[in-house]
Amino acid sequence: MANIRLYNSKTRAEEDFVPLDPANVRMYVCGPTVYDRAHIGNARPVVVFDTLFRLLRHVYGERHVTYVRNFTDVDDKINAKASETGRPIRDITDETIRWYHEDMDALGALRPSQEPRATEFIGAMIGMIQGLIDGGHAYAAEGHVLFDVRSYADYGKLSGRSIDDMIAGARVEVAPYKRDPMDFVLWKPSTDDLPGWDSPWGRGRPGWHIECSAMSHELLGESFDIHGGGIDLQFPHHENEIAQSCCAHPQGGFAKVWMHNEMLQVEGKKMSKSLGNFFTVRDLLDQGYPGEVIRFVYLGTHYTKPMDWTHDKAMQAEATLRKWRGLTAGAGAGVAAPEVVAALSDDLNTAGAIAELHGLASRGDAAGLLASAQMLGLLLPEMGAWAELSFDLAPWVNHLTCLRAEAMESKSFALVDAMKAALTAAGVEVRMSKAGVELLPGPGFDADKLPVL
RNA sequence: GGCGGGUUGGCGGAGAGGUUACGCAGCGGAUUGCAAAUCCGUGAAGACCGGUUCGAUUCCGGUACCCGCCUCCA
Repeated sequence: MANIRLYNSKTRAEEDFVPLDPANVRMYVCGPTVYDRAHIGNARPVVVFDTLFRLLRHVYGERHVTYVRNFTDVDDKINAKASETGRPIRDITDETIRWYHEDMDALGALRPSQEPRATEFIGAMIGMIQGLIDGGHAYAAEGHVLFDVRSYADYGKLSGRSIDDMIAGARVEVAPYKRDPMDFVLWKPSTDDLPGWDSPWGRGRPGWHIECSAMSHELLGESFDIHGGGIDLQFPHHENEIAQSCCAHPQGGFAKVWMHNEMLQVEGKKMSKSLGNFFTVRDLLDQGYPGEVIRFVYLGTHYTKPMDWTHDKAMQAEATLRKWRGLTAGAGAGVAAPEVVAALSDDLNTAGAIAELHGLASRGDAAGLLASAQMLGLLLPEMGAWAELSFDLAPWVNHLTCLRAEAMESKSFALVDAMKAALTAAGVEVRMSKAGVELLPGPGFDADKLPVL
């Protein structure tokens, strides 16, 4: 069995991955707040942890891995959108979830084993909050329930900060009902126009962090193997999750390994609406970047490093995938190459794994390449439509073949060269050899620009 | 102010204390009517200053610069 090593943010060290139960490896990843299309930064953890999911399934067996990723469908951004548009909240969240599935499917991400919605676990959250109050870790005040950070000695351990340092940074909301400025909301009151649920503290709604603690507990238990998400969630979200879960279930270990992916940039700059470089996954798909190409670009950078999305990378990725698809066409998937599994097992070294794929390709091992690439979620049959020969170029092949035969006789190649130039201008790759003429639609293929015969 | 990350050849991007990363681009050759594709070959690196070591791009310390988080955020 491959020895998987993972960098654990909690211990700040790379560790051998030893599952609590090899028959049921459990992973929880923080999912999206469903109020709008996922942007390309949102997609990075999806691809990263999908790749880990695939590796775990490969190593422990498909039926022995449970992957939970939540939908946050109660949130003030959703409420804001509902009041702006006048649409019911459930319409907005259902539609956004549908979009999310479409977009992430396009990136070749497997659906997690379970995708709980926060609103389906309100009861579990209320129970957990009550338990925290009973245990002396939380208190009710003015319709709110707050977590008492001073009651948890290890608060700040994950993100490497002390409560006092954070207060010195002083950008926390100082509310009169808080015992400590760092105390965070577990439950907050709802006015009549906002979604709310009855609770011991009145009608209200949960704070942001409690849902992940409650849902991971319900679905994975009080101890599980891996918890993932973006590095920006490390504080405060994950810190707060740990505090809640460990105080509510002190006998459990909560998540053993914490994994955080770094952020994404666009053409060297932080993605932001004001810079005009803000893209949703749907934007890129609509611009013609195939999902498989996007995925390949993502996998080219190790997940712990900032990743830069550039058009140039996408072009290279497309060329490579086109080449590999050609190489593996008609081949049956063999066995995933051990070097590829080893690279992935080394803290998910996807860039190293891709280098190994290049090696398999250059050795002409189509079966190994196909199986190995598929372990990375690449070269899957359902993702290959973009690379299919979607247009029948046979008439142009015949025409060019004839022109060429005549030119060989007359030694005058002007017509052949003109035809070739016209085809190239339409994005067709022209290959002529002794064996004959071959025409392949290239990256910029445009059937409308084909020369008229 | 606090915490964390980064700096590798023209570009992207990995591993390893000493031996070729890899891809793209470049260059030379084979091939081609010319090209393309393909194949063969090839040059090119480790921000800066110290330290440890027989030997460091790889370990340690410092400097500079860049970035992220500390507020909703993947």
